[in-house]
Amino acid sequence: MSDLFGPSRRVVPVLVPVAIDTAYSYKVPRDMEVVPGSIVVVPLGPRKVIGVVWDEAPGGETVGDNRLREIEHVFPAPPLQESLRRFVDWVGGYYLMPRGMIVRMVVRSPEALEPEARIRGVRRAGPMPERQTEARKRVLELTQDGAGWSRSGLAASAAVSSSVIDGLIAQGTLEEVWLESGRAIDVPNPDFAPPTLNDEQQEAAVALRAATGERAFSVTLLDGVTGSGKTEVYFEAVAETLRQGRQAVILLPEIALTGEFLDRFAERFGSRPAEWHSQATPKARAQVWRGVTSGEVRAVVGARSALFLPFADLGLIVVDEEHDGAYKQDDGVHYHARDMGVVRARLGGFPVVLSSATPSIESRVNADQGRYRRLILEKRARGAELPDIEAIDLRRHLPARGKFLSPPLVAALRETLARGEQALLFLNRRGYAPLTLCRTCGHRFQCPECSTWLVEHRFRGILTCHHCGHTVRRPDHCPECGEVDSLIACGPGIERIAEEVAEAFPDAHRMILSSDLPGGVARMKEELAAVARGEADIVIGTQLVAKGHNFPKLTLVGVVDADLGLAHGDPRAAEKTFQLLQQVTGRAGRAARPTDGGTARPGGVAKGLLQTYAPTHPVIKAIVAGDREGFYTHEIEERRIIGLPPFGRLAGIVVSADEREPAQSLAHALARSAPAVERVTVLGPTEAPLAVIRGRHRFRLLVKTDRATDLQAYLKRWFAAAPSPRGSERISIDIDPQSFL
DNA sequence: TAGATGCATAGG
DNA sequence: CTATGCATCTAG
Repeated sequence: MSDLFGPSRRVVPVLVPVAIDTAYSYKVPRDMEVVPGSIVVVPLGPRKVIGVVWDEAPGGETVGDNRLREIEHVFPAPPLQESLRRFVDWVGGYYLMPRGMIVRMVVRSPEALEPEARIRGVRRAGPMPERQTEARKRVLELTQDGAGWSRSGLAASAAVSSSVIDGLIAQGTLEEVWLESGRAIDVPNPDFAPPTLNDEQQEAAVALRAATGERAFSVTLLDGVTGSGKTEVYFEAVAETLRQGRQAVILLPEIALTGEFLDRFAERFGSRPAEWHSQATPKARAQVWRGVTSGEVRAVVGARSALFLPFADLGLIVVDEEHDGAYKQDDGVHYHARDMGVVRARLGGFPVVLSSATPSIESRVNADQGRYRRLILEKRARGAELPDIEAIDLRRHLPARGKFLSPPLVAALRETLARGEQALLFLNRRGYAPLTLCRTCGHRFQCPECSTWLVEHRFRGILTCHHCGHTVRRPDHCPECGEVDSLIACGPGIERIAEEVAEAFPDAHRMILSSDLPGGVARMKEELAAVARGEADIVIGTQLVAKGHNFPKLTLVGVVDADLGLAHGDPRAAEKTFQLLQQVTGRAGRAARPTDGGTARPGGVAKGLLQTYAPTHPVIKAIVAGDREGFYTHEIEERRIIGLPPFGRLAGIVVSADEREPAQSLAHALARSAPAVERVTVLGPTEAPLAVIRGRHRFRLLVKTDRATDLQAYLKRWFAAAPSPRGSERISIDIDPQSFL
């Protein structure tokens, strides 16, 4: 019992995948070998769970020897590495989450833990059969070279029934063998198709290759305008990592829609990367998981959860579109994948690349303060010009009564259509109208659960709450005063814009793109591809059109309401709006060159038009002037002065939806006394349905500080001194990476 | 977190 | 008396 982890150790700590922070003690059976990181099956209460042997002596109170139970099984998978175990500890501590929940994210693919099931197959073994038939001949021909075949594969290829194969086995002509299933794993080739880079890209690529060559922790912010060719540049870091024989992971905010990205990877490296996201089948996941642990899978492209894969030899993390809010996980374990990517790289001692055309303020500040290296790409790589952007002052160019497109925007649409080019109208609001009211009695349709208006979806004939999903049929009379035909729609959603476009341009081919498109992801992919092929004249879309898709024929982007999102109390409202407007206007002319099938006007540039009531707002001004630096300088200074993230201090409180007493007073108490509360969100009824309906209250607290440890200590004390209302203690902290660099 | 337990209420 | 719904407890 002397050596802590030697084979003689008979009791080991095991982290179990439930909401428990301390490792539990388990006895190791006499004939079993475990080391820290071993993935095991242990009994836990009435059930059996997958756990991981941990390092430290079990924390908390120890338990009597008589209560110790035995490890039941050790999986043959490689043990989790030290750096991954420290990562689990770190994430748990940082987000105040039990480590069991973090380890759960690592061992979430139980199929992958046993060696891959092998397939029963056959191979040519012995003499020719006594009787030849046509069917047997075909089988013999195919198996001539002695290679193994699966039974079903051979039967199908030879167009025979499986009884023919059975017959040949009985004869001794074929023998049964076990085949390794699964396709061979593609190995990406770093030198498959080296890109041609412009000077700027070349310089950045050299810097990234150097950073990768150091084989040490570093963070590089790759900050390049839309279309500047950031992907090709960071692919060079990936190539360098592959040359080192190490693994690379590229995180993308929304993997489901990014088939295009996989193609680009394949063009550069000669094979598609492994994919990791929630939509993958269990079998595919198992295959990737195994390949990642064995080291055979060399490159993974994945959603945020890919960060928790047990890589055998991870050498690089790339976080593409690092500013994207989708990197935040907001249920279960709360974490920010960009920040945790930086942490994992630091613990593993390798570089991380954060890439964006509109970096988060946090990352920009980290770069400015010298914690991150910053590489800048200012030119569009393919010669296409950045779009020319103008604001349309809605106070001077009023849309017609009941309409939402101003005369200058309509005129620009007309010109674009006349040239046979494509236009995009962007409005970040789904449905037909955000508010419906009765013109007789003033009744407004409100969600009974949340405090929000119900959004009309006219195509579907419903009113629905975008917050909780509560839905009612659209009535033809007012539920309050009973008046018929008295309901009026207020404000625009994309359906209403589409209707307006249909009236103004009846012959144009319109297409609506929004995330609630019936038909799901598959349909969406198809529609996006159709737009890319130029099959629509006018695209009317929400948020999702802003993200990374190439629309070669697009030369006009009209933003219907550029002020949307600037008004509400989110401390990041200006930043988010800037990013969104920059990304969406950047779609125009992105690939407007003949070789891409682009149709940029000879001598002309693509155009972006922003309808706004606030043309002098700093965000709008920066977008119009193409003054990225101006925006960052202004926003960083603003935040520094009033103490918004990433500069810590109190940044505001939002109590949303459910304003019941206990949670609300708790929120206010925290707001008064916590040193760095960004906002407190009291979850609405659907987010915590039972809790609220039954009078239990849950809340989530999002705090921001540059001193994580102080805050955690504070919160722990706070909760100890003032116990929260029953059932309400889910806490998530959202702090900047600067606190741990 | 999830399963087991225990209590309260509804229905026959 | 059983069935059901929900809150509470606990795991090595």
